Amino acid sequence: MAEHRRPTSHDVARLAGVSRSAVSRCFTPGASIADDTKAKILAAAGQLGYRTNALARNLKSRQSQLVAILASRLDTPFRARQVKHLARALIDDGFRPLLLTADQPEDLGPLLSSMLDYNLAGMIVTSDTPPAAVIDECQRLRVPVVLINRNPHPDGGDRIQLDTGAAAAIVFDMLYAAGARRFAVLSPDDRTYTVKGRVDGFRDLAFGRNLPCAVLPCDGQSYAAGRSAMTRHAAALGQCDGLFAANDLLACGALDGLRQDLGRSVPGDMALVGFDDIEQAGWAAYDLSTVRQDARTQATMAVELMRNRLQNPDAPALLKHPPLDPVPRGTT
Amino acid sequence: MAEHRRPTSHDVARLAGVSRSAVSRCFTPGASIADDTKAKILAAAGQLGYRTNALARNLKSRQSQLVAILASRLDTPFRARQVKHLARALIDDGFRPLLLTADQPEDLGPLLSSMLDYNLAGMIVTSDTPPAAVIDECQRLRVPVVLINRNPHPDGGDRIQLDTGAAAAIVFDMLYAAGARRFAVLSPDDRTYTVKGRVDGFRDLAFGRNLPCAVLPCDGQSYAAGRSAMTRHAAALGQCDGLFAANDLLACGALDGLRQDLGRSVPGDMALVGFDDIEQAGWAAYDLSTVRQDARTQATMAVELMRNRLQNPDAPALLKHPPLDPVPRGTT
DNA sequence: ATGAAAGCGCTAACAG
DNA sequence: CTGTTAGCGCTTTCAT
Repeated sequence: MAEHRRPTSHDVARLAGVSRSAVSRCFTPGASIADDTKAKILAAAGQLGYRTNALARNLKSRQSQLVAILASRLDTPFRARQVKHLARALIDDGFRPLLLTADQPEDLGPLLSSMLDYNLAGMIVTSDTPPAAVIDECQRLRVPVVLINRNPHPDGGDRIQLDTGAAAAIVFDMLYAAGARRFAVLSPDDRTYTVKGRVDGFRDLAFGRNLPCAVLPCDGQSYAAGRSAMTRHAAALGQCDGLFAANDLLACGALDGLRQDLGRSVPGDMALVGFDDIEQAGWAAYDLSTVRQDARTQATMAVELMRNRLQNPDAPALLKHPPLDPVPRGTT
Repeated sequence: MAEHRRPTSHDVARLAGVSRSAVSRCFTPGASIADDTKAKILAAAGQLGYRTNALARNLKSRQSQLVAILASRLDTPFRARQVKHLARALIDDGFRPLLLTADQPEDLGPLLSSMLDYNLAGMIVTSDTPPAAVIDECQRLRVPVVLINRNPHPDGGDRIQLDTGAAAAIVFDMLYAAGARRFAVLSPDDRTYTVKGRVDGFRDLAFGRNLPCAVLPCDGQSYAAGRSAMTRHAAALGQCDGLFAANDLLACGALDGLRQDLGRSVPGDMALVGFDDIEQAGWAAYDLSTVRQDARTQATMAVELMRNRLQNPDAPALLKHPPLDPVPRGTT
């Protein structure tokens, strides 16, 4: 009863009266094996509770099905959604997602580099700060890397990235359609690649039409940052009738700041648009107009890029844009 | 230049002029090796870009550092926080978290069971529906399983679980202190173990004091469920002055339903307490009184239990309660 | 279709 | 302290 040792292919082979190779073939999808041998083996395996040992198998094939997901700020709604879809897409495609969360960049280097010991099949990065050195090392070891909404890396690497120009245009149109003509945009100091892209794109669009646009710095991309920025920039905001917050967390903060701290009415005094379409944007207390990033499509694309790269390591790096959809709600 | 093959300990050994065992020892923490040999090896390894192959290493030691985190509804704020802390605690303790998200139980069985092929060091379950069969299999393979806020499993298995009695008491006290005497509690139909515990505990506390407590069913544990339940139970709610929502998502929904759909004032007409202390509970539009589950301590405890079990597989199953803290805000 | 043999890259006795 | 030896559990030619 106390059967601690896991049964091996050897045990199964003996019980089924075949060779270990036969057992191996039985569990290898395309291998040629007679139906009744297979049945016999399966029976024996079932009886023993045999499971192939992925470690041993991977050792031979020099590659695991392990894919690292590198994500910071996992407790943030949009990031959580991204990771959820990424994990699912990977699993559906036969991979096994390893989760690396890293909020301080310095934790990351050694960790990630120790991950590489697992012969990763790939790595997907949604972190704010992908440490360049690690990505280099992945490239060197020919581990496919897919960057989601991150700076391009010198050595290439496939990327999924929202079209910042299109994003800015959608936001601008929503605000303009709501009647706004004097704009402001909340610009986090830790601007990640696409945040910067849409903030700058938005400002340029306004300037292009000779419309004023104040760029309001705020510290970080959190709810608290959005809220406190409202008080800090109260004067500037007094001149505006259309505000773009670089993401929904900031937007929710801004909305509360505007309404509760500044006593302004939204959308009465000022229209507001966020970005990402996190769940809370749809909650009645916010009912925030925003732009939806489709995390699911994003994830599917990322896995697809990774798989392609795995098959064709030397293909040129690809850049794909997932779809973006305006979600007009009560703040415009 | 085109050095595709990863260098092996053999390569390093040759370059450094030592044996493969020496190389192995060099990368094994407690092994005895001369300082200058070690230096030589490290130099050679650095030059070649050598990394130990975890797969091979684990094959020998019959165990990986891989720990599966089984989580459903990852895009839910509290779950995301749990997973974040779990991942971090595991990594800090030298493990590698594999993320299995499963929203439909049926996906899960085969997946998890294929995970076992990786010789998991352990498994941590926060899913709503831990499939019993898989847990059984883990037990059989002597893979430590830690259940977080889940039903006890017949075969044992260590558990981290909030003290539902204490939880109910904290909530009851908050509501009672706010002057409430006629209670209601929102009871999701998919009641998970601890949700059921606190809902029932709360009701019993009220009954124990001969105070009325209406148990209001709602479908699920989401914001939408909380909100729609308010309209549906408007009549019953008219009689109440204290509502307990089994979690913050429900509570936020209830708050919006109460204020915006029913036109009731909170806390004026009725006090409200949620559970978990998700980030949104602190947002100005909600400012929700709640009870904090400390995800970080929870995670630390889980990893600790797992590690103990690993060292001592036959110790009796443990049950630990993480701390709980009332967070009084604007709804009481 | 099947079995024998030869490793994948590493570690762990065991001598020296 | 170091090298030799013997595997971990599996897959994969190569004959048969």
